[in-house]
Amino acid sequence: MNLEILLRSEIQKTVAAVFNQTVDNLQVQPTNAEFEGSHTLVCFPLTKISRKGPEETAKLVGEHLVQHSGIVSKYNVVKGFLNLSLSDKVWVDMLQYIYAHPNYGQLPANGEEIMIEYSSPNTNKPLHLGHLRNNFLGWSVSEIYKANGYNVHKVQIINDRGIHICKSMAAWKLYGDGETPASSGLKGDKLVGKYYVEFDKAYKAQISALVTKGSTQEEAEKEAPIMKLASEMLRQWEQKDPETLSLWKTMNGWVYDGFGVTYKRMGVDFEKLYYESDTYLLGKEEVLKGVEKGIFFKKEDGSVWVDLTADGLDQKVLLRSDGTSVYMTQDIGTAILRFRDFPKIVGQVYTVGNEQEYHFKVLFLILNKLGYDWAKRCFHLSYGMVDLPSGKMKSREGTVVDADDLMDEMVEEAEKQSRELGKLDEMSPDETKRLFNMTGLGALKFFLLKVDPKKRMLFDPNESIQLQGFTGPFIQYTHARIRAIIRKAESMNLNVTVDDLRAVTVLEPAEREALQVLSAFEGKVKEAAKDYSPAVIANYAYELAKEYNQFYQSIPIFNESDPAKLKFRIAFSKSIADAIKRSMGLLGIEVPERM
RNA sequence: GCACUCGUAGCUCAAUUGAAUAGAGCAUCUGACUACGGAUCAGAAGGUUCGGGGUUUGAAUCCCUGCGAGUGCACCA
Repeated sequence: MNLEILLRSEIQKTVAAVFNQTVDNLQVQPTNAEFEGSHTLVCFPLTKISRKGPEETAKLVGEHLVQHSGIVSKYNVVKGFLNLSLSDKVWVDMLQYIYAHPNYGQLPANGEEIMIEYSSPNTNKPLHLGHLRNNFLGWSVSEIYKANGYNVHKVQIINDRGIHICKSMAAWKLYGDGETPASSGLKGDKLVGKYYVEFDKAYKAQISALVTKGSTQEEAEKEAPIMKLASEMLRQWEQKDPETLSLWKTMNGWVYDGFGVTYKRMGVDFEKLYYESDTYLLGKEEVLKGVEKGIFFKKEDGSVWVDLTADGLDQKVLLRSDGTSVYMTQDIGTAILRFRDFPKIVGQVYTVGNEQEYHFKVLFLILNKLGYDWAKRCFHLSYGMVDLPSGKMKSREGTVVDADDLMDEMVEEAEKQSRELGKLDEMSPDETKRLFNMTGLGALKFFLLKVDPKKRMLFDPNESIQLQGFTGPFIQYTHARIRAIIRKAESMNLNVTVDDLRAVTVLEPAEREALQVLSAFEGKVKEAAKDYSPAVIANYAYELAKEYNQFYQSIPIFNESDPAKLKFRIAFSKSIADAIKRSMGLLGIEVPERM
């Protein structure tokens, strides 16, 4: 049940009846607070077919709607804007429907499948703040698509191949002294990351030593022994040298274990993992086929290129002169493999930072040239960098904020705040621990998701955890308060059935307003999917919480003497709590019963 | 240098994709607790939407231009 769709169809009928013409694009929007009504039809575009002034046009439509639609009770016209009030019966029906469907906001299955890739980190460094935005975004967009009725496949590509992992391996071999996660007590990804840093330190030291001995900078970069070792290991890896492969497997295994712990904490998961070491060969095959078909071309040195100058881009290398593959080659292979594995998917979403926009533009063009028509349905969900208040965070400059550390800090801060306010008396230690995790992570997720993904953003940890304002904890708190009210109603044996709601015929303005917000959920779920933007949902969850607070302040629920109205308000409270819970769920945020 | 993205209140973000007087939160100021969770609510103040042109009934939004910030332009991933 969707009020807007219902209203649109009524307006469509009216326009057809009054002006003898049909219009596809009706502009229906929420009415501004200063005017009476809930929905507004913008009538300027209609003047073309009505051949009358905007006000006259609006008046004709409004009058006809009140007379014939059965759902519009009143209208007023301001300039070209037709403000419509729906009858209270419509709102009561709406609440009945929502109250009967605790899963309100979930659209019926549409039989379509979609694949969403996210996370996809390098295996040589631990996860950082940027990965948090990526993971929360990808996971949330997946949930939003599920809510739209899609069957969603969550995947990631693991960058397990290449010189970067060999650097960690080389450093570990030289200085590791057999250290393992078990022996050091370090998380696997942290341990491997440590040796990646070790490599860099040793490499730089060796370069400057060679330079003081008289080498040029360039020579030194090539001749540094540790770099030679890493390159040698890469060669051995490609030749499937057993010892190198075994070390590679071991160290990658450590990283995966470490990442696994972090993913679990973040609350994200994957249906299937793709590994570059498995897909780059397929990519290579496809590129060679493309050469035969004349889609790509070979230079004299043997390297393979694609010419995109006709598309306004430049030429791009696909295979090196020694025949080995590059990043693009692997991504071609991965994309094709995924459509083979999941032939029914209607498209693929890549959650990757905006610094790779050019790469994906090229990738989709190439796939298109290779004749894959699904290339049109691949989408790069591009997101901006996350800055911190204390200067900017850039992974290349080493001032990264570690994901595990940040999550720890958020939970600690949540605990500190909660204890200061001291309402935890009745909770067991287990419950409080769960609560702190909920609010700490909720604060983090909400703050990272409330901003339009495309935009670069500033993460303020202190602001994010506040219980006031546009934050996760504020919404969680509001939910807990509503649940307290419902518990009280239950203790008074006030159980409300759907039929009880029919008894109410006249609503308070505050109730109408709040029902209007509540009824917008389905529309928001659709909008969020269309824009690939959890921010739409975050804004909506906040709106629900705020609306309830206002309602609560203006209408004391238990002071009501009319039992029908009392029941109505309790049902309404419960429906709002459910909607908050569900919308926050789409962001991967749990809401507590009490806090 | 070329390409792409962005620039909105002191700060962090919105604006249903071209509509009404550009909205929220934080911070600041003023009010409301004998109550069901006041961790709330009501109100005030805060804007030349970076500058300048243009398109039209109408522009933060579209086009041109200047300034500022960021990112990308490897036989790296």
